[in-house]
Amino acid sequence: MREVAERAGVSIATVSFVVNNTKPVSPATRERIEAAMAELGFRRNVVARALASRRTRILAMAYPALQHRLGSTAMSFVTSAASAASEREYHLVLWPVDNDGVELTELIRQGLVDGIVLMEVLLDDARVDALISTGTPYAMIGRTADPAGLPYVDIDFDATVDTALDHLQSLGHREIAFVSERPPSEEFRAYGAKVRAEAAFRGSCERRGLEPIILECAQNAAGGRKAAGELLQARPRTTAVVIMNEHAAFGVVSGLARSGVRVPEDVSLLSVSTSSDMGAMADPVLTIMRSPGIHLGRLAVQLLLSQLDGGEAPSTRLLPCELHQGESTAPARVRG
Amino acid sequence: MREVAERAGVSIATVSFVVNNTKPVSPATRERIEAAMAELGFRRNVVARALASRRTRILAMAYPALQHRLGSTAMSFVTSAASAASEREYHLVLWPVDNDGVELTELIRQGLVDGIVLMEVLLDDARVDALISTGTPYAMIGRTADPAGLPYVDIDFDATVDTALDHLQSLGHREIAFVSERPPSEEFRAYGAKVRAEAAFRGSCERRGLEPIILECAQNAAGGRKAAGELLQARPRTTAVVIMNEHAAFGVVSGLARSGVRVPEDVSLLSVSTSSDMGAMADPVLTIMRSPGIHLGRLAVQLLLSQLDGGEAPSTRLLPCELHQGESTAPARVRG
DNA sequence: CTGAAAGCGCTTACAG
DNA sequence: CTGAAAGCGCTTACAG
Repeated sequence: MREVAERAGVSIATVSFVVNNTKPVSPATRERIEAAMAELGFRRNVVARALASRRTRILAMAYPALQHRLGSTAMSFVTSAASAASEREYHLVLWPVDNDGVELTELIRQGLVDGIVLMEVLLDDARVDALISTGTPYAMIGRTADPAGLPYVDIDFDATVDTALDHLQSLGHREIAFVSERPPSEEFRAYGAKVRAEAAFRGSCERRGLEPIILECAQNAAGGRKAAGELLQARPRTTAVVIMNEHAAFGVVSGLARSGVRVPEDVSLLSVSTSSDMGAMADPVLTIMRSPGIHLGRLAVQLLLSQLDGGEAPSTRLLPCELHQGESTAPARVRG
Repeated sequence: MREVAERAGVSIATVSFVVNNTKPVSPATRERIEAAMAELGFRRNVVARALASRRTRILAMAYPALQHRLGSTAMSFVTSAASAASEREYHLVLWPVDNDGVELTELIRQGLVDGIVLMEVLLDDARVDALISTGTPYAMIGRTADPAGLPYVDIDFDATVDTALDHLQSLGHREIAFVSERPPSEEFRAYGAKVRAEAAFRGSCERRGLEPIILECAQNAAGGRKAAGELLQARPRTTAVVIMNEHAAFGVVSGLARSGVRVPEDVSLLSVSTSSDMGAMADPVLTIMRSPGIHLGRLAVQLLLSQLDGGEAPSTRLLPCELHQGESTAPARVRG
């Protein structure tokens, strides 16, 4: 920057003004400075800028990588958040942290990031406490038990489950099961998405006069197979399954097949909060409700930056998953 | 840090020495300083340290997110690299960059990162040129056409393919096909992993007196289904398939099934360079050769840090995938 | 073993 | 519209 200033015959302050566009500079001076920058191939050192301005323009997306697998569905949150950040001249990096808030506190106090986007929020989340007590700007994707007043965006599970049941009921299904994730550890029992989706399913069934049944299974094909077996045992008349456990969905299909139950001829399967990519991997291609990750990642960054730079906070907080018809749902058939 | 120094009655220089353990400090002084740090909850500001030391201790893992999907297999490189970095007190962040080297050059010149780990290397890769011409420390996972003298680690495709063919031949298979990825765009035709794996297959077949056939398909289930159809058309006597295209593997199974060909009874399927997670999603569970991502991520970071901090460079550069028997390979059966 | 001081490359009141 | 100067919070020769 000093070199640029010398070459353009101005002070480094003036160079800084044009680089950041922070103060009016006469067109002539600006032109000389820009020419000098181009000739020298100048890039401002972001570390020095960060120290002087006390802003690093780095946002961390805190992801509990050890506890959650980062599949294509989760990645859509990350990539959309990253591109939203980049439009506002921020960097967004994916930062693996533990759930207990210790690593997150470390990260914050190092002064490397200006704000945090939090994923996979628990109903009672130590990381949120850490964020609040340190006064760190943040935005959640997901929410705690009582998120009133907190900055969050999330999937609208009530609307999502309602749409799912509308779809299945319109196909004539009345015996509908819900399969969710078995928490990998005890603390995950209070994983917000799971709890809210199950509650939404119970509520929606009640309003419709349906008898809800909810199963849990591990997040892999073996879990899905096992769940399929349990379901046929517990509710042999089931004609449709809503599953919010994308890694187990394949297993449900093959588990049913092993008992001679075909999808969708005998049982319809609707995979909720997932991606088209995941749905397309299965055979039959799954009917899915696509996670609004692309939008929520962006909204979360907007929400965070509204605190950092004072823009306006987005008014939308909740977004439903969207139905995409595949081959795994079909009209109900009366079964023995 | 000034506060800590005051409280301990020393200069900030001395505090710095104990924080970084860079110079001998008397036990008594050290104790006072550590006490003061604990009381004040001191964390050194990494931005200031970076500016003063001209080292940010941040490593970027450059990933062409737009061109490659970041599945669980690729994530194993990232997480192992991140933990290796963390052991040496570096941060590793995942940085999406284009293949053309422009974004990477930008990133480098901002001075935010000390070094780069490059993934998904092309045979002729503009990013490598950018790295070399700017003198940036880096390590490749994968390699260019002529990587002699360049810092890389990679999968040993020759050994991997040989093991795959050993496995299948020992089961009596002699008509073996190879399915690889169809490049999403023209520039990816020269994607190193694909080219090397195909060449290894051809070479190994030749040495064994087998007639190689190689198909390409898109990286999804539909692609796999299509490839299965094409294969049955082109080589109906095929009894085994080696596939290096994990997202299409499910599709091959179901594509074969649609033509009445069962896996593994009629055709064996071996999915190469993938993860157990992916293999377990299929039914039957796939026999796989597991990507050595966990080791290569770590080796890449060691290789990079040997340039940065002068440790010793790892001598291992190439690692094969490891065979894990699943349910998708079985003895060959003579077919019509 | 410890300290005073320069300096990392910028930003930002403040003055003009 | 432009500049001189302080300062961001550390590290690191250098001197003692």
